[in-house]
Amino acid sequence: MSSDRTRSAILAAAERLYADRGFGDVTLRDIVAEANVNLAAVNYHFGSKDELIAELFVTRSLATNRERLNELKLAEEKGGGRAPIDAILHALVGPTLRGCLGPDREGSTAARFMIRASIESVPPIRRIKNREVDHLRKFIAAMRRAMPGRDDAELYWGLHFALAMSHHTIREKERLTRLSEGQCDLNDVDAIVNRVVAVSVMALTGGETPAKRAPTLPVVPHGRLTRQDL
Amino acid sequence: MSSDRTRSAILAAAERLYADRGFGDVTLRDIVAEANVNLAAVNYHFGSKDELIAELFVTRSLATNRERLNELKLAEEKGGGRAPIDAILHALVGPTLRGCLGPDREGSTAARFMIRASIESVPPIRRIKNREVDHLRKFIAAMRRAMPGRDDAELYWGLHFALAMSHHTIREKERLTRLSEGQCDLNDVDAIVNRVVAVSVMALTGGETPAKRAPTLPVVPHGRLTRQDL
DNA sequence: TTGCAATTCAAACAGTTGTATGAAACTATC
DNA sequence: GATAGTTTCATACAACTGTTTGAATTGCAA
Repeated sequence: MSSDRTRSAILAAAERLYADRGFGDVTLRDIVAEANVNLAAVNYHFGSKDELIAELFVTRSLATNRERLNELKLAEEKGGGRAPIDAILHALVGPTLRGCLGPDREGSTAARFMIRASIESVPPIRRIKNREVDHLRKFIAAMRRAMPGRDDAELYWGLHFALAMSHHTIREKERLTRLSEGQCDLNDVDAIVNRVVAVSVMALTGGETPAKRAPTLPVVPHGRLTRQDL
Repeated sequence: MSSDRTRSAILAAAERLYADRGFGDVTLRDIVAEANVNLAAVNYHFGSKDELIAELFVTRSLATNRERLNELKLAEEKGGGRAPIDAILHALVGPTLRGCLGPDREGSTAARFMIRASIESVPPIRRIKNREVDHLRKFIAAMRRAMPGRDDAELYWGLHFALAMSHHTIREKERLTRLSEGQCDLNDVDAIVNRVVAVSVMALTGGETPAKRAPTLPVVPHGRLTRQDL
């Protein structure tokens, strides 16, 4: 039972190192040194390096997805089962952007880790991302309710572009800052979320006006994963 | 002088293998086996594995950038030094999308390689991508001419979103196909280009109407690089 | 042909990696 | 306090990596 100390020490150290130096540069020996733990502990507790990375990523992904669905549910309840399109998109891109952007705060290690996971795509993470389809379908369903007339393909493109803008902003935030010489404020997360939502809504409607929103959820520490495949 | 045979055999084999199996899975031994060449030849001709990857990527990037600037120049000449915003964005995203999407054709190895480079970000490629800023500034300048009143930050965001949509479409084309169950046609490249341009223009103007276009340039084989740093 | 440089080759090097092993140290239960 | 199960530990393993070496071969000019 005291093994949880070792387990979480490994998880924390691994997340910190991966966040700072990327997956390619960090070895198991780096991790166990940072965690003050024996080398064999990783394989004992996680089975393999890839499973460790997967667990790290699944935990954070689950948290984001939970946030998303929560925000979506709230919006649908407020609209009597039918959320407006901008609220749906807000629920989709808000949690990710809020999680990965913004000034350093408590959960910044998790945030930086997720940015890494987005930039350096490694096999175990790619495998998990491929299972995200079911999750996204829930948003397509909500969008279908919000825009009953629309062709399904249009909805898919709209969701795709919304994710494109939010992920690309996360991936390339340094480059955009440098390119714009600081004129694009990457710290005002709410403004970015609204901007992405606004453009996505335009992509879906062909040109109208959006609205605003902005809740938050606490950062989740790493617990033990049981039967959660994302 | 006959060494060019070895050199280009290595380049071709490496591009093919990287395109098919990704950077993480392909070793120098795989490459020289595929190229029917001695192991030491890679270091002899390129210096190191990273320099080989860099040369591969620089060649393809240069081709794309040339296409982009060419299309931009054409559009500006046609408009008497001032190209319309949709033509500028078309010149920006068209070559990349055309190069990486669409049905298999002659240059599909190069295309698949560039998709890999976009998905699996490795150090030598990342280093080169960071130098792309100067190239993009030329498009910002053109956009400034096309929309004199606009705030600079708005132009940067518009360009950023245009790249976001085109790159994300390339990166996630399989996922979008699967998510939409084939309802999003990823083979009609021109339609995709127009769609990305249209949304980008809306992002920049706040909602209006775009236009159409669609030239093409030949695929460039791998020659010897001299003083081209992208 | 001779001489010289460029290229190819087989072999080995040096380092790192994730993983496995088996003994030791712990912990909790009876 | 003996026992059984879990966890830790030092160490070794085996495989693979990119790179280097120095000798052989080739191509070309004089």
